[in-house]
Amino acid sequence: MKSERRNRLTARELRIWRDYIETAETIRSELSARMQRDSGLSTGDYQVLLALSEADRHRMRSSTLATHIGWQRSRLSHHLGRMERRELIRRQDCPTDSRGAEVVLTEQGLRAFRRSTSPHFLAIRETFLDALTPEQLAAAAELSAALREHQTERKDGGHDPVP
Amino acid sequence: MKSERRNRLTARELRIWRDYIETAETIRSELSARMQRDSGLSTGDYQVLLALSEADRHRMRSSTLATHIGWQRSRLSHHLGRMERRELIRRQDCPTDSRGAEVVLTEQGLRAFRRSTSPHFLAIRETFLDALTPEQLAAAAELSAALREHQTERKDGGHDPVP
DNA sequence: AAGATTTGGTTGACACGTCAACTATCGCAG
DNA sequence: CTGCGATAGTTGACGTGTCAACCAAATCTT
Repeated sequence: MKSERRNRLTARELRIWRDYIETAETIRSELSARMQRDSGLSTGDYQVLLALSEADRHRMRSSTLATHIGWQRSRLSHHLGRMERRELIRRQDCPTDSRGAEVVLTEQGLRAFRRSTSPHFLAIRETFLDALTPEQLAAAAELSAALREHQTERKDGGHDPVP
Repeated sequence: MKSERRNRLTARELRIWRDYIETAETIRSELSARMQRDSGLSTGDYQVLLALSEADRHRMRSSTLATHIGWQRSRLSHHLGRMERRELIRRQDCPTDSRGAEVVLTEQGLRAFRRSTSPHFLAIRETFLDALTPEQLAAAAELSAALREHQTERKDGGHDPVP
């Protein structure tokens, strides 16, 4: 492991990095504001509702749901609390495991989800897809792929080869 | 303005969109965790400290600072409150405008900032730059540029041509 | 079966963001 | 000078995220 002293960045590298991260952030917040305005849902709400709407009988075990959308259990629990207050979902005891909770989509939740999809897609189109040529779109795909691969490499090939 | 009914997305478009936004988000949170671990600073702290460290006499009017880093005044105010508790900055009355506040970098804040830069750059290198070939880096630059340009177009060419 | 460990889920504390309301000063039009 | 709108900054409420602590039921171990 070298000491890696020369970790300076060129001005160009720094600018590309900042543009990348700030642009993504801006788009994220723009989309979230539009979702809120158009349908009263946050992107978090949307992820949860999407998963439930596709689930068998519109219900899912809490931890399954968490894994499915890649959230930590505690985050999901907090979020479900807020969604439950708005009656978008309901929590009920799980019949097969008395520790567990089943998250169930309510009628109201389903309606809200359905109302939101079209504006949601439109927003993605307008804030992201419309901005890019087909070549740039392909480049975006490649870029994300490269970044994600690098992430998993760093996780896997990382330290601590597991006891 | 057409009714834009066919706002469906292809599976590929949707995948590219999600990969883009999720990848950026993952990198963002990875970087933020590393910053926290390495130097006890958040990226927000870093932005504030960076601006102050470059400012004349290490001080800046609050609203100037807000504009400089592109935050809303209220966000800055909350954040400064937290940073002041940790004694990274100080707030003092502005001599020329008694409404105003000057934000001053403390010794401790400056030290924290200096300690953080190297790990910060290293993290950017490792999580972002190292993942990309020179061509991909250029593509990233182009991509962000296209997205930002589209954003400003939508803002400017937007509704409400100002009374 | 008793005891230890893992798993499922909630909770509380806190950082961070946005929005809207509020106070106080500034600066200008009359 | 008065009065009024713009500006500076703070505050409170609330949504969102993370972390660590916690309880209880399930599962493994001997």
